[in-house]
Amino acid sequence: MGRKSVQEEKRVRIMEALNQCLQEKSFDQTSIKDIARAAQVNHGLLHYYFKSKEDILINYIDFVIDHYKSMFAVLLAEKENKGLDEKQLLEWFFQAMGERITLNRRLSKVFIEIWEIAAYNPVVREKVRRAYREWMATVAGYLQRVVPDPAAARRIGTAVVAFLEGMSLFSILLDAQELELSEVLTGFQRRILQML
Amino acid sequence: MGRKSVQEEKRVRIMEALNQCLQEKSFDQTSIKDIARAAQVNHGLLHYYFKSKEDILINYIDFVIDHYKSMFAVLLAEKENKGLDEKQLLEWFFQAMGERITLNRRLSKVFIEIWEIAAYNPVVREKVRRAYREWMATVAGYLQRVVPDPAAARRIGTAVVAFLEGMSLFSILLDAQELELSEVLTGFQRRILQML
Amino acid sequence: MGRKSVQEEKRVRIMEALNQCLQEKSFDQTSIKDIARAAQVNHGLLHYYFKSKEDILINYIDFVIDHYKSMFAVLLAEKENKGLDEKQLLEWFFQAMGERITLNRRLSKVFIEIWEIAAYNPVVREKVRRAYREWMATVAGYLQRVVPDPAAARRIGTAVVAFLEGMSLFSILLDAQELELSEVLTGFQRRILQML
Amino acid sequence: MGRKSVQEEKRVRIMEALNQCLQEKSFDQTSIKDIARAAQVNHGLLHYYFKSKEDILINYIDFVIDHYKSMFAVLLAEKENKGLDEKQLLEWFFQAMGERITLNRRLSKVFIEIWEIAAYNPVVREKVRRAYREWMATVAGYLQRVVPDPAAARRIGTAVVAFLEGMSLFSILLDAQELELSEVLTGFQRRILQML
DNA sequence: CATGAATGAGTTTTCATTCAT
DNA sequence: GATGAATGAAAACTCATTCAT
Repeated sequence: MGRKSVQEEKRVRIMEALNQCLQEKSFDQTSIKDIARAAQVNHGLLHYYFKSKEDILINYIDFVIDHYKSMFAVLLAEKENKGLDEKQLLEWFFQAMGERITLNRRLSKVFIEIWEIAAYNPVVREKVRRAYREWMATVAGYLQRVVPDPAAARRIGTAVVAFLEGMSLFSILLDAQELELSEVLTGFQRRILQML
Repeated sequence: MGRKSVQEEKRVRIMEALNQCLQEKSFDQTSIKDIARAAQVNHGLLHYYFKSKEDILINYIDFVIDHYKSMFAVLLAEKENKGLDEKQLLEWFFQAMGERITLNRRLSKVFIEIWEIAAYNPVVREKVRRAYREWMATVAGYLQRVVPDPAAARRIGTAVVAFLEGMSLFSILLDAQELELSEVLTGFQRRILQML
Repeated sequence: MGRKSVQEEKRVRIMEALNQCLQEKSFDQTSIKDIARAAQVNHGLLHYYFKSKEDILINYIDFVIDHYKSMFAVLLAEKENKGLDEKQLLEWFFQAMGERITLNRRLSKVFIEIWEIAAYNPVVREKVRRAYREWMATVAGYLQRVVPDPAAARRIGTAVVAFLEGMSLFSILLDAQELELSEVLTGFQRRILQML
Repeated sequence: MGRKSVQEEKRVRIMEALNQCLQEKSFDQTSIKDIARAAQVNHGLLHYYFKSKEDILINYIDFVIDHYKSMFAVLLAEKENKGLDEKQLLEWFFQAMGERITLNRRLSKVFIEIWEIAAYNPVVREKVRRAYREWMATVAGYLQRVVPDPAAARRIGTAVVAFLEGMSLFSILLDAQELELSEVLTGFQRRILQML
C-alpha cells in the first residue's frame, strides 16, 4: 500500500466525485472544477491523474460498469444459500434485479447519462455494448434453465433487459408513484415466468 | 399565407436543422452556429427567431413530440380500413408501433438525447412526461379491449411502453443485427398477446 | 404642412422617445429598438431619419439644448411684468432657475448623461460648451447690474452656474430630502445676493 | 506578503488599467479586452479575478473612492504643522481641496463617468452616496468652527461641495483657461469665508 | 505531488445596420 | 415611406489545459 494505492485512492475519489456531480448536471455541463471541488482535490491535479476531461469520462465509464457488475455479483452470490427451485430462483432473480438495479434512482440517472454519451461517442459505446452483452448473456443463461432453446432464451433475455432499461428510464423521467412502477415490475415478471 | 408562414417556415427549417445536428452531436456540443449552418441561415437569425439556445431547445422538444404524435396518428388512422378483429388489431398495432417508431434509428437517437436532457431539465421533463402519459393512455385504451380491468390494462401498457423504449435504446447502442431486435420485438409481442 | 412637417414631427417623436429612454438607461445601453419602441415607430425607420445611432445622439443633444434654452427663455419672459427692482429681479431669477431647471429631476438625469457623453465625444462636447457659454453670458449679464466689473461678473456667473450644476447632480445622486436641497439653494442665493 | 499580495497586486493593476481606460472611453465602451490590454494581462484573467464586468465596476468604484479618500486624508494630515488660526485653516483647506481634487482633470473625468453610472445603477449610487455623505460631513465639521449652527454648517457644506463638483465638471467640459477656473475657485472661496 | 495563476480557443448573445419587398 | 428579415462584427463569459513555483 505505498504510492500506488494512494494514487488509486485519489483516482477513485475523483470517480466518485463525478458520480455525485452527475446527479445534478450532465457531463458536458459539469466542469473539471466542479469535479475537483466534489472530490476535494485541486483541479490541476485532475490533469495529473487523467490526461483530459475525455479521459476522465472513459475511466468513469469503466468505473460505473465495474460497480454495477459488482452489484450484480453480490446479487448472484446471495441466491446460493436459499434452497430455491429453478422457477423460484428465476423469480427471485428478476425481482432482485428490478428492485435493486432498475429502480435504483441514482444508478438510473447515471445510466441515462451514459446512454446519451454512448450514443455519440464510439469508445464509450463499445464499452457499454460489451457490458450489455455480458448482462444479457447472464440473463439468457438463467432463462435457459426453463427455456431449452438457446436462441429463444437469448431473445427473451434481450426483451427482459430492454424492459428493465425502459423501467429504469421511467423511474427518472416519470412519476414512479403514479405509474406504480414497482407493481408493473412485479406483475410483468410474474407473467413472463408463467409463460415460460 | 403571407408573412406568418414565412416565419413559420424558417422556424421549422431551424428545428429540422437541429434534428439533423442531433444525429451527429449532443445538444450541448451542438453550437448555435452548427444549427445555423445546417439550416443554411445566418447564426444571428437564430436569435431573431428564438430568444436563446434554451428557447430553441424547448421549441424543439415540442416539435419532436408533435412529429412523433403525428406519426402515431397516421399509424392509428390506417387501421380503420383493415377489417381486423380485436386481437388482430392489437397485434397489428404493436407490430406497427415497434417497427415504425421504436426501431426508427433517427427517432431513437433523438429520443435518447431528449431523455438525457429531461433527466436534468425540469421544463423538458414536464413536456416529456406529458407525452408519455398520453402515449401510455392510448396503449392502455387498446389493451382494454382484451383486458377488462382498467388498472391491469394500464400496468400492462406501461410495461409494453417500457419494453419498446428499451428496444429503442438498444437499436442505437447495440448491434441490432446481432441481437435480432426485430425478432425480439415480434416474439415479445406475440407472447404478450397470447397471454391476454 | 406637407411632407416636410410630417417628417419633422416624426423626428421630434424619436427625440422625445430617446429622452424618455434616458430616464431608464444610458445611451449606450439604450438600443435603437428601444428608442423605436418608445417612439412607436419601426426600428428600420430610425435609419431613414438618421444616418446612424451616433447621428441620433448628435441631433438629440441639439434637441435637449433647444428645449432647455426655451425653458430659459420662458423664464426670462416672465420677469418683465413683475415690476421688480434690480436686486429683486436677480433674486427672483436665481430662485426660478434653481427650482425649475436645477431641481427638475428629468432634466438633471438627462444632463448627467450628456455630461458623460460630452466628456468622451468632442462633437458633443463642443455643443455643450457653446450652450454653457451662452448660459453663463446671460447670467453674467444679469449680475452686471449689481457687479460693475465685467470680469468679476463673469467669474461670479461661472461660480453660480457651477453651483447650480452641482445641485442638479445631487438632486439625482443623493437624497434630496435629507440634504434639504431646496433650502440649500435658497440660502445660498440669498447669501450671494447679500454679498453683492 | 506571499500569495495574497500577488493577487492583490494584480487586482490593483487591473483597477489602474481601468482607470487609465476611462480617460479615453466610457465604461460601457471599454471592453474587457481593452482593460486587459492596458493591464498587460490576459483577458481571461480578468474573469479569474472578477466574476463579471459588473463586478469589475463595483470594485473599481470602491477603489476610486478609497483613492480619493486617501488623497483627502493626506491633505488633512498636512494642515497640522502649519500653525494656522481657524479662519486661515479653513481658507487653506478650501484652497487645497479645490486645487488638488476639484481641478485634478484625471480624477474629474473619472468622477463624471461615475456620476453617470450612479445615475442608472443603484448599487453604485449607494456607494457614491455614502462617499458624498462622508465628505460633506467632514466639510461641515470644518465649517462649524466658524458657523456655530450645525444645520447651517451642513447646508453651507452641501453648497460648497456642490460648487466644487460643478467646477470639477467644468474643468473637463469647458475651457478651463478661458473660464479662469482657478480664479473662480479662489475668488468664490474668499467670498464665502468673508461672509462667515 | 500540489497549487492556482495564466492562456486562448470557443460559445452565446446583442445589436447597429442594410435591404428586399 | 414602412416593414421586418437578414447580416456580421464585437462583446462578455466559460473552461479545458498548461505550467511555474
